[in-house]
Amino acid sequence: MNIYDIAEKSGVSIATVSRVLNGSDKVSEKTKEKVMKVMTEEDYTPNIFARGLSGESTRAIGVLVPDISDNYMSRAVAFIERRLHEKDHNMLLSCSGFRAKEKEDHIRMLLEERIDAMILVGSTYAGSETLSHNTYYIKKAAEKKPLFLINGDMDAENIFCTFSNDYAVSLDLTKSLIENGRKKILFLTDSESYSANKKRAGYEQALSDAGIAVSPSLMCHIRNNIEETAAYLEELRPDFDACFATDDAMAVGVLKYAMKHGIRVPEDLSIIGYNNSELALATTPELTSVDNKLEKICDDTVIRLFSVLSGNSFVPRRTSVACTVVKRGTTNY
Amino acid sequence: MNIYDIAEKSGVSIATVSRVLNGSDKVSEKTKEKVMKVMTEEDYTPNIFARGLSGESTRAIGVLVPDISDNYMSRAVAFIERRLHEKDHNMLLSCSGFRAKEKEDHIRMLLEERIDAMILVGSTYAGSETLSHNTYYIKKAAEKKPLFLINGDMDAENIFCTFSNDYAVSLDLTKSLIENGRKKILFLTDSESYSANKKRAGYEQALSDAGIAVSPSLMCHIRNNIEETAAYLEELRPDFDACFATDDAMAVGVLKYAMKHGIRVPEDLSIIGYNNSELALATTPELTSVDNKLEKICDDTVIRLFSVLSGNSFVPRRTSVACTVVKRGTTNY
DNA sequence: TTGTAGGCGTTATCAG
DNA sequence: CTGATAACGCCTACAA
Repeated sequence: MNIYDIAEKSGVSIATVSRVLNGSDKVSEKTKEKVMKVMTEEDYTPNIFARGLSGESTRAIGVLVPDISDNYMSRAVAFIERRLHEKDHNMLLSCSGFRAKEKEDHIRMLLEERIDAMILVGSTYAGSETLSHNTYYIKKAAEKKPLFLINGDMDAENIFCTFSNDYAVSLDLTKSLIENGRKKILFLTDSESYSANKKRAGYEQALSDAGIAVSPSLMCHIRNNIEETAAYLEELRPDFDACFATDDAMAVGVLKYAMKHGIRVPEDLSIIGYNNSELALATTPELTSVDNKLEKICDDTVIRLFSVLSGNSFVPRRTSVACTVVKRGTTNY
Repeated sequence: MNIYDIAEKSGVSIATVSRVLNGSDKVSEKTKEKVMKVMTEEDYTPNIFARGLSGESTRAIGVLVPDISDNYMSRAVAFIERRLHEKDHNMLLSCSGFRAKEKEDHIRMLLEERIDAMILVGSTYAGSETLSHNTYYIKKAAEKKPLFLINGDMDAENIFCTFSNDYAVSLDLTKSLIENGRKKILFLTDSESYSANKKRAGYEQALSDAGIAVSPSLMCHIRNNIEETAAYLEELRPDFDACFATDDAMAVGVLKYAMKHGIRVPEDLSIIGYNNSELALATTPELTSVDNKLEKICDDTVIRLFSVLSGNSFVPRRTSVACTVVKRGTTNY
């Protein structure tokens, strides 16, 4: 069932059918009705490939995520999908994992699909300024289609970034812990990404501002996993009175370790997580966690995306969104 | 940059370029090399629309999910995406929500994209035998493309289903609770879906097998949310000694309620969740939960999908996968 | 207001 | 092994 069939059955030409299809106002009401009726009867849907071949827009946006089963990523994708669907766009989703080679591979595959633009979710794609060879392929991709980074920051043509102010909030909350009398603050992170680095910088700055030495033994790089974190502490047995984790699962691991050893939370140990996920509400006491305003970041990104696609050349390339700390039972400052 | 440009720069015809592109073996090694070199130099990627227009396959699979931010769904999508990518296929992801009209709308949009097949994740799409008008649009869609239901069951042409044996495992675990001396078993569910109904049926059967009356006041329909569940119990104050929840978040809500009121778990209250999500490991004690073998279900689905696409007409339409109970700290049977 | 015809970039089918 | 050419289904000047 194609445009020719519809044209024949309606007794008009394909041009007229095409006009009806695209809501042209240069069709008489009567003809339009007639054609629409046939289209409905025949359950006709235009061929997207033929359309894409002649027209420009594909009405599809590529979205790349390292791991969609991660709570943070899947929430981001949910927000993005909702906005795209509102604008009648489809989403091509790809999951790249965290390895550079795979990431590059997935980006290439997505670009082959002739998407209108691409959204990269997660700071793993941002690289860092010191490792520019890791971001070369991102800049290369941006030559073909506009790129939108969620929680990443790169200064390059055709790359648009939205990120949360992880540095400021990390600085603040570490300061609060210190003012609360905490001196041995464990810092747990699961990556070396752009946002992890900002969080670490805030943590270190707060310590040095307070004249506390930054102890390497209190800065751990582990996987963001409840059980692994608990097991890690079990082996390390660190001497600490507070913990700042860059993701909630690690913070929950710390809490479980504390409960097992009868360490009182928050009296003897303060714990702060990040991302304000459902995990933060699952524990008793509930977890204090940083809300990084994911929904706002995603909304902003999609708004700017359509702004760019509609030809606006004055779209800001970098936007920062303010995080907040949601205080719950694992802190008492 | 199109196939003509590449042909010209390589000094061959477009037919030859196309052959190289599609790995035909009827091209001399020398020609192939020459063409490949030009393609690399020019960073050429074939136009997917032109390809879709002439050829048959679109190399894209539509995946529909009610809510990608749900842990169960996002894990399913992660498993599916991995397998699809292995086979060099793309994934069009759409999130429909739970309302019939929206579901129908999203299915139509996906089909317009000329996908090769469609995967529907979650029993919300399965309807039930008694509400066949709710599944009419699904059967309609199956006339256009093969449909694959994950955790759904419908007997119709071109619809392939994979589901877990929720009835059997629910029957078993309720039986175990009864044998453990539990008599007032609270049943919590968040939907009227096909799989929820199977779970309820298993629960009721176990009770009646043991000569225990099924009490309507112990069967609650609430949202799958930690806080709402806890608040609900706070108001209801049910008299119960065990709980079987059809999703982990509700079970966690019950656990929090118990801890707040000093009810000992598992001594005075057994709790069993469903889906074996990360939440089950976040609590202390950890949650006993049903592992519904999601990865296996997804793998099976994708395998059968490619089998159908490759023209195999002897693909079984219905497959069942066995669940297991992962015993942890909230039960002691 | 409507119709005709050419083009979009592939793949596939024939001839050579 | 390689090349010419006809689909594929739609959009859009340009004509009528």
